[in-house]
Formats: sequence, structure tokens, C-alpha cells
Amino acid sequence: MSATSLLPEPIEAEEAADFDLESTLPYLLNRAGVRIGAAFSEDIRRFGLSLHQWRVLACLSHQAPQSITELAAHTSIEVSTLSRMVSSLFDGGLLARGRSNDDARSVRLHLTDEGRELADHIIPVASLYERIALSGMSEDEVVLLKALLAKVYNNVISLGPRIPARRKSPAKTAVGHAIAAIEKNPPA
Amino acid sequence: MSATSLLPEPIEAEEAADFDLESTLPYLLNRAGVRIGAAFSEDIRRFGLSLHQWRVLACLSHQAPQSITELAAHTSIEVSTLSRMVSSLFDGGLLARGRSNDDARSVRLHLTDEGRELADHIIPVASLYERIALSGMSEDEVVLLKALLAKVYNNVISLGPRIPARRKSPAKTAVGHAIAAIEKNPPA
DNA sequence: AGATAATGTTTGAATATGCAAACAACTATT
DNA sequence: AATAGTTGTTTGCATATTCAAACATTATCT
Repeated sequence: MSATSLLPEPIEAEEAADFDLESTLPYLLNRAGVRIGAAFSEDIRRFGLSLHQWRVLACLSHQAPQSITELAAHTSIEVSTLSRMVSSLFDGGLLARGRSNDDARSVRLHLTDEGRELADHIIPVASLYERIALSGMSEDEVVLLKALLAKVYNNVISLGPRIPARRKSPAKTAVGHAIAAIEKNPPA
Repeated sequence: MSATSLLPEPIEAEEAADFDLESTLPYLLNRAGVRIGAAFSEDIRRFGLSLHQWRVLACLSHQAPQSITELAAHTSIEVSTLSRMVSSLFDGGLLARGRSNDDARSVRLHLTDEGRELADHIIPVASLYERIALSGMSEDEVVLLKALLAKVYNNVISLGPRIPARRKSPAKTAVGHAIAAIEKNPPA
């Protein structure tokens, strides 16, 4: 815990002074995201689904079949978590799995009729929360917000492999990538 | 799991058809947030801090003293999680705690010198990731994005008590609140 | 004041999550 | 085709997180 001995970065008093956590992007993203997620999650508990489970169903509802890896890429859920979750959804009869013909390792996942029906029941609820979250905004603002969020995502997607591939080398610190990314695409 | 028997909402075929998960707000928020968080988290591991721990330090760095409940409100972390985390940060010598004079239940938390020093070292790293995330955007766009995120947060903050107060009554489903909120503040 | 309810925090116990290792099947190289 | 390296998935295990219950203290009501 006490890492005082090896602090690499110098203190920058002024930067520290004007650092306002609450106006920080990750903070704003996290707060809004957690809050919507919590409310929505509480709501759909009556369907017997967790937020993660719902995301998997929604993702498969939107595109199928998908492998576990693809789901991980689309939902930002760990593959090991997904592996177990898929099993439970399978046991619940909400999705079916088979092995690919091309690649016998890859699992092909798709919704069962029951799964699709459940998804179709929850979609209106999801839409409702979306409307709530966006209420009071003009159509233009909504479009812009989403576009900017997509841009943020693209800006950070290059940072260190998320759901990281097995890496032999000790993995260079993300700051390396970071600086490169900034230099390639400087802030306006 | 198989909740087919009590599905309350009717299927709305058209709504289901045009429901595109990936253009959904919670989805976009979650993806961007998780991604930044993961990269940043990986980076600050060298300081011996998790993302949640960092948020607590940053929050206390920004305003102190704070109680556990206040921290929970500011960071969207559960109080029970916070309680244990605060203990570990205390053991690590990064924060100090005392009891309030007014209210002997409430814990008053503030950073130690060591904690503040650590926070001052990490703040530049946080700022770096912020710049990365926002790279390629104009100043106006950044301001707008943050304003819209704040608005989203305000729109959803009224939904069911997060970090819920002990509730005796079975808690009305959030959709109730939701509809009320929408009616009070209809989408443009 | 005494009883009852509410609030702030902690803790126990079940569950979920993340990381690393293990497998399994495929690809590339020789 | 044998070997080594990749990739997709699962599993073991340690840790983190959640929910509920327990406490401790303060507020409210009569």
C-alpha cells in the first residue's frame, strides 16, 4: 500500500489545485452509467435477469450467432464471466449453443424462442429508461451526445488490450500508448 | 430463470425491430466508462491502488472531511464496500478517520499527508487519460459533452433511491417513478 | 423522560468477478 | 506431418461486491 518510495511522477501543484474530480470525464461517465444501470437493473429484476444477463440477451437479440469472444468485445464483460453466465442462461432455456463447423472451438450462441420473447418484453423497458435519461434534450443534442460518446470510446479503445490477449511480455504501461495516441491526435 | 409465466409487458414488434443496442445510451456510457476505467486502472496499479480506491482518495482530496455516506453519494460505491475499503486505506496510512463531534455515529474521513501526496502524484495521470479520451474534440464539444452528461445524471438521479435507504414497503417498481419523471419533463 | 423510528456504520454470508492456468482446436513453419 | 505458437473456451481460486442483519447513536413523538 505505502508506495511512497517509488513514486515516479513529480507533484504538479497547480495541476493538482485545479483538478476537480466531479467535472472529470471518467467520473461523469461512471456516475451517469452506474445510475441508469442500477435503476434499470432494479426494474428488470422482475424478469429474473441481471444487468449483465440482459446485455447478453440484448446483444444476441441484435446479432446472432455470436461466440463468447464476440460477446465479450461487444459487452465489455470478461470472457470467464461470460462463460459462466452463458451456462446459466442456457440452463434457463434462454439461449442455445452449438459448435461452429468452421472452428470446433468456437461456440455459436443464439436466443431460443423463449429468450427472444423475453428480450422483446424487456426492450420497451430499456427504451423507457433511455427516454428518461434523455428527457429535456433536443433531438440534435441527443445525436451529438451519442456521437461524442462514440468518439470517446474510439479514443480510448486503442489503450492496452481490454479483455487482454495473453501477453508474454510484461505489458508496457498504458501511458506509453497514451502519449502516442495523444501525439497522433492532439486535443483541439 | 424461466419467467415466461408472468411477463407483464406486451411485445411491441416494431419497437423491438428498431432497437439497436449499440446506439443505446446506457450501452454507450458503459462501454466508454468501462474502457477508460480499465486502462486507467491498469496504469495506476503501480501505485498500489484500485480504481475504487483512487476514487475515494480523489474524492477526499477534493473535499474533506467526508463521511462514508457522503463518499457513497459522491462515488456511487456501496457503503458496505466503502466501509471495508476505508479500513484498508486507513491501514495503509493514506487516510485518517475520527468521529464527528455533532454526531458520534458519523465517521469523518480525510487524507493523511501521505495520502495527499499520493493523490497529487496520480492526478497528472488522471488528467492524461482525460486528455486522451477527449482528444480530437473542440473545447466547445468538450464543454457540451460534459454538460449533457451532467444532464443525463440529473435526469436519472430521481429514479429509485440508489444506495437505497432501508425501505419497509416492497419498493414500487422504478417504472412508476420513471413515468412520472418523463411526464414532468417530456423529451423535446 | 420513555418509546419508537430513523440514520450512519459495520459485519456475516452468499454471490459475482477477475486473473491465471489448463484445455482444446486451429495455423503456420519447417 | 511434426512442432511450436495462437486463439476460443472453461475452470480453480482468491478477491471483491452485494444484501441483509446487527449495532450504535440520534431524532421524533407522546
